[in-house]
Amino acid sequence: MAITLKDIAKKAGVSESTVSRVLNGIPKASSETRDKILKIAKELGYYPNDVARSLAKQKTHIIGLIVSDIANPYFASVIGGVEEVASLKGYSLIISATGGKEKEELKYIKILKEKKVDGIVFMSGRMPDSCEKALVESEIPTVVVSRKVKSFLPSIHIDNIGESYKAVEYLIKLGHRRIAMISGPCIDKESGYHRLLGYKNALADYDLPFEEELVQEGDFKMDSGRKAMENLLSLKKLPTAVFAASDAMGVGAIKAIKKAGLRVPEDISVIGFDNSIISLACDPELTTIGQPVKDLGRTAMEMLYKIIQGEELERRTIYLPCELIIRGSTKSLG
Amino acid sequence: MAITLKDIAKKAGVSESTVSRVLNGIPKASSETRDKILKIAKELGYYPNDVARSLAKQKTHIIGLIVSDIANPYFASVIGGVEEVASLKGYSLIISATGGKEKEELKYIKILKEKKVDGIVFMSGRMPDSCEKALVESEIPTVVVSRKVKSFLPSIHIDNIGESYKAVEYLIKLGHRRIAMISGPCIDKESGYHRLLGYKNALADYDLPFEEELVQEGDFKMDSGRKAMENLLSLKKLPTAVFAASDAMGVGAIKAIKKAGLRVPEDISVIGFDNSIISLACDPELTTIGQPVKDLGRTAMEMLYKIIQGEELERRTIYLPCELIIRGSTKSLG
DNA sequence: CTGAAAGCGCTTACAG
DNA sequence: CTGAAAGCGCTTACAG
Repeated sequence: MAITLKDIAKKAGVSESTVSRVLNGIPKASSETRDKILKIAKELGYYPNDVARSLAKQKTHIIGLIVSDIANPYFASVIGGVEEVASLKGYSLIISATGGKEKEELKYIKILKEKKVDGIVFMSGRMPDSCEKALVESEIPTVVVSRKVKSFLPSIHIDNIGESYKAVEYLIKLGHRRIAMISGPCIDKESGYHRLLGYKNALADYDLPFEEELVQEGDFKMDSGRKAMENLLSLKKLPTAVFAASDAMGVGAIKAIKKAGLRVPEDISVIGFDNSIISLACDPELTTIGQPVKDLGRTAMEMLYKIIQGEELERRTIYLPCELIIRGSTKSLG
Repeated sequence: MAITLKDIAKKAGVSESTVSRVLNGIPKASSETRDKILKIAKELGYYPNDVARSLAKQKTHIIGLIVSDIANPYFASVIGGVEEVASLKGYSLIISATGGKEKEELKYIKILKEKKVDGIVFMSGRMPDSCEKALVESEIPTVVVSRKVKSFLPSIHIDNIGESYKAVEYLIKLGHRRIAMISGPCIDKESGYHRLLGYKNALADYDLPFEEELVQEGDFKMDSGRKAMENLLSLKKLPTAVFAASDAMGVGAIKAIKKAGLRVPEDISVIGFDNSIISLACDPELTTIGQPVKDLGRTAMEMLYKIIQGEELERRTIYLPCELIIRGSTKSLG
C-alpha cells in the first residue's frame, strides 16, 4: 500500500490539512512543522496520488490526443511537438489512434470526456460533423490540427493551396510549361483537393492550360505515385515536370521515371510535398515543400494551453508557413 | 457542471448505490428501476467520471509509455502496436518522451507513479541502473522493450546478434569475402555492440579474418553512414559488401558509393537493418533485416496485460524473429 | 432487490 | 499558523 497524507500526518502529529499545505508549498506553516513533515515524507518515500488530487481539484493535467495513425511519420512528428510543449507545461499526453474511422473517433472523444482530460488535440483523418459536434458539446478545450472546422473550434493548418501554388510556381519559373500533378484523393479536402487547387491556380495565373490528362490521383503512398507516373509516361506528350502532393508519391514517381529509362531531373523534374525523411533517401534527393511538422504540434499545444488558462486566443485559425526546399530532383528547363 | 450519479439518483428517487449498480450492469435491480435509471441517465446525458472511479477502484486503466523519441519512425511503429492492443483491452496510453536522458526518464517514472498508471512500457534509449531500480521499486507492472535488463523485469527483444549474423551470413553465401560493417555506437549495447558482435561471429564461423579497418562506427543516421562509407572507400583494398546496422546508414552508404562513381550492387553490395520506409525509397532498394516493429509493441502490451491480470508469464524474456528481405542492393559475387 | 455508510486520497474554505 | 469538516464522484461490503 502506498503512503498517504494520513500516514504522514499521524507520524508527524499534525493534521492532514497541514501536511497537504506544506507538501504543496503553501506558505503558512512554521518552519518547524514544515521541516518535520518534509523529513517524514522523505523517509516514508511519499509521493502524491494524482488521481485523488485530480478529483479534488477537478483538473487532471492530462491532454487527450486523437490521431488516425501514430506510426505515420507525419503524425508522429506532430505528436512529438505536442508532447514537447505539453511536458513543458506540466501536462501528460493520452494518445488514441482511430485509423481515421469515425466510429473510433467518437469512441475516443467519449473516453477522453470520461477521463476528464483538460484539453484535446484532434488530428484524425477527416473531421466528420459528428465529431465536431461531439467535441463542441464536450466543452473540453480543443484544438484541431490540419482540418477545416465549421464551428468556432480553434485550428492550426498549413496553407495547402498557397504552398502548392508555390511549388508549381517554382516549376514554372524554372521554365516548365507542361506540368503534371499527382494529387491525393480529392475527398481529402486539405491535402487532397486543396493541393490540387493550388496547382490549378498557379497554372491559371501563369496562363497555362489545365489539362485533365496531366492530373493523376494517388493515395499519398509511394506505390500510388509510381502507378500515377506510369500513366503519365504513357501520354503522347510527356510532361517536363511533376508536382506530387506527397514525398512518398514523388519518390514513387522518380522510380517510375528511372525505370522507364528517363532521367530526373534532366528529362523530367519532380517536386514533392512534406520534407519527410524519404525525400532525402531517394536519388536524386527530392525538391519539396517542407512542412513545419513539429511546430504544428508545438503551436497546437500552445494554443490549447492558452485556452485552458482562460486566455483569449489572438487568432482562432493559424496558418504556419512551409518552406520550399530545393534539391536535386528539379532543374531549369533549357 | 457535469451530471453525476447523485443527480440521476435524485431524479429517479433511488439511492446512488442502485444507480451505480445499474449503470455498471450489476444484475441486481428490478427491470423497472433499471429502465427508469437508464432512461434518466440517457436524458441527462450522463457519462461516468473516470477519475472518481479510478480512485474508488484503485485502477486507472492507463498504461504509461516511456520512449526516447516519439517522432522516430521505429519507436512510432512500436507505439502503434502497443496502442492497438492497449485499446483492445480497454486501456489508454500516456506517452512521455525523454530524449534518452536519464533525468527525464526518472522524472517520468515518478509522474507515472503519481498518475497511478496500471502498467508501464519502457523503451527509452538505454536502461540506466537508476531507471531499472526506480521501475522495480515502483511495483508497477512493467515491460521493457529492446533493452537488456538485470532484474526480473520482463522484456521483449529482437536477437541483434543472431539477426546480424544472418545478414552477414547472407553476404558470405553470396560469395563475399571482404565485408565491411558500419556499426552503431558501441555504448549502445543492443543495436550497437550486439550487431557488431553478430558480424564478428559470422566472419569467425566462416573463417574470414576480422579486420579493424573494415569497421566504421556511425550513429544510425544517414549522414554518418555516408561518412563511414567514404572512409571505407579510401581503403587501399575495397570491400565488396557492406553491412550497415541501420537502413539510414545503409542508404547513406549507397549515396557515398554512387557519388564515388561505383555502382550498387555491381561493385559493392549493401545490406541494412530495420526495413524502415527509407529502405524502399532509395535506389537500388535496400536489402535489409526486417524488424517486427509493430509486433514488438503488440507483444509488449500483451505481456503487460497478463502481468496486470496476475497471470504467470510463460517467458520473462521474449525474442521476436526478424526477416531477411532481399532487394536490389545485394548481389552474388561472380 | 435496495439503501445507508464508509472509503478511495486528496484539497480547501472556514474557524479559531 | 493549524485543525475539523465537507467535498470531489464514484464503488462496495453490509444490512435489511
